[in-house]
Amino acid sequence: MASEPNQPKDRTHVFQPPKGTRDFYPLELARRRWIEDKWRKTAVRHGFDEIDGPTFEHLDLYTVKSGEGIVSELFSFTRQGGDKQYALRPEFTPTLARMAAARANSLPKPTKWFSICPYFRAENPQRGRLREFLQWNVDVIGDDSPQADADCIATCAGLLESVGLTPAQVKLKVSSRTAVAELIRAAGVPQDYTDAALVLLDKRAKLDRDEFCKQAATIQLDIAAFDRKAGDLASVASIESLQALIKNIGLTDWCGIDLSIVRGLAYYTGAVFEVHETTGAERAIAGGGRYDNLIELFGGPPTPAVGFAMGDVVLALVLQDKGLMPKDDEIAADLGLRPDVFVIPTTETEHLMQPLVARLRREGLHARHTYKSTRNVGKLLKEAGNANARFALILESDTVCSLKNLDTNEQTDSVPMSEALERIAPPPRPG
RNA sequence: GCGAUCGUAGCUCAGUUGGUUAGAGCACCAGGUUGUGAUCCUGGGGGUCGGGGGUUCGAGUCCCCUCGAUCGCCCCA
Repeated sequence: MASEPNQPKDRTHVFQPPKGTRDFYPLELARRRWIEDKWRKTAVRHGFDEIDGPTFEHLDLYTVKSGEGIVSELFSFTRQGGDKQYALRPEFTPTLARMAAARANSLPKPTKWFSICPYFRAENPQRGRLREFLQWNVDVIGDDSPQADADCIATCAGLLESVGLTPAQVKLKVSSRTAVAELIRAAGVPQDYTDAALVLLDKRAKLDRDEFCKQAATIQLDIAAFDRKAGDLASVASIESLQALIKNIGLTDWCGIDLSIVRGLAYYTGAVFEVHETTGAERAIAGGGRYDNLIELFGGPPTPAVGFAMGDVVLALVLQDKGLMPKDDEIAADLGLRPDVFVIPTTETEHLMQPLVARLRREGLHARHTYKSTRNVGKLLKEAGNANARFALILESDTVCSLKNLDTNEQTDSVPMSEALERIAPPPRPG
């Protein structure tokens, strides 16, 4: 198709990344990989298998659950000349429910799945919210026991611990929709208004007192009675069993019962939880709960399920707030990206550099060399240090070199090449 | 979708009531010091001043529009 050459080009639009998206240069990508690595290892350690699905789905998949109103929050599109409507996925749960429904008869019980993938939402970016972001989804399918709830909670807490957070810094607030619904009924709300009451309670912290009371009155919610009951947790049966489970798996430091957590979404049916920074400085780090009706809604047999999601944006902000994001060279070491050896030639041996590097790489070492023209050893050692290499190999002849351990400053002068290679290998295998 | 603040080199920023060829530090590249990560010295490459339009003899600077960022509202799977 011919382009229009004469129109003024909106070059800003073309050459800047789209609103709410990120470019990942090597350092940024390393930090992202570090988070993904923590997510993946934590999930695997807790017995979950990794899955993924399409990055875009039929638009209907999202409107079935959330209604047409969701469309304005989606990036949706049709093919040129086609009429099927698609949308970039804004969340994983519909895909998960679809996948689980498709194989419902052959899946083991419970089925424990996790995923790490990008999501897209057409919202205005602000702190902790972008239009493209990563999310870690962890779900237990086909198990309606509180044990499955606890499995999710333990995995979530395990992640918090593995990135260096402490119970003083973050809190995993556990609640139960069924318990809160009981309290709502006990506080005078008619059955028909239960959902409205849950929505109102979800907004409670954001509303001022008068406005909240006013709205509570319209659904006959007796706030004083509700708070009195909520204060007496032991009276609520489903809370009691949750508390027992948390204690049983040793997570009392991390978790607390907090009945103000009800989650905004209508599809949660039982336990719900959120992770918050204790100072309240950032938005929720993670959230989830039990959704026993959803898989049936997507064409599967009635199947209980529970899960949660954690996004990369807020997690990274919290880690930065707390000074817990490791230094870039520590991340590189963690991910196994450190060069094993950096080869430094002299004027006499520069023709030997390329063959040696090729040989080192054939032997499985991560080998780098200088591209500079200077043969000043001091400058090249600095370059080796900047590359974060474990060893610098100063090439003296085709059979002799000096090997300097860049971490300890120990140097072996003029040793046979074979001895140097033995000292370099084997590379450490990270975690 | 709405509002506020902001946008000059890769990064942090300076740039006078509008006035010559837009600067500094760090980073990067190269050279110097007899081959050991420092410090230092010298030189260099880098900028459509986010983009477009307007006012003016003259715009990084003033005006309008637009794109983006940050923070908030709505929403938050």
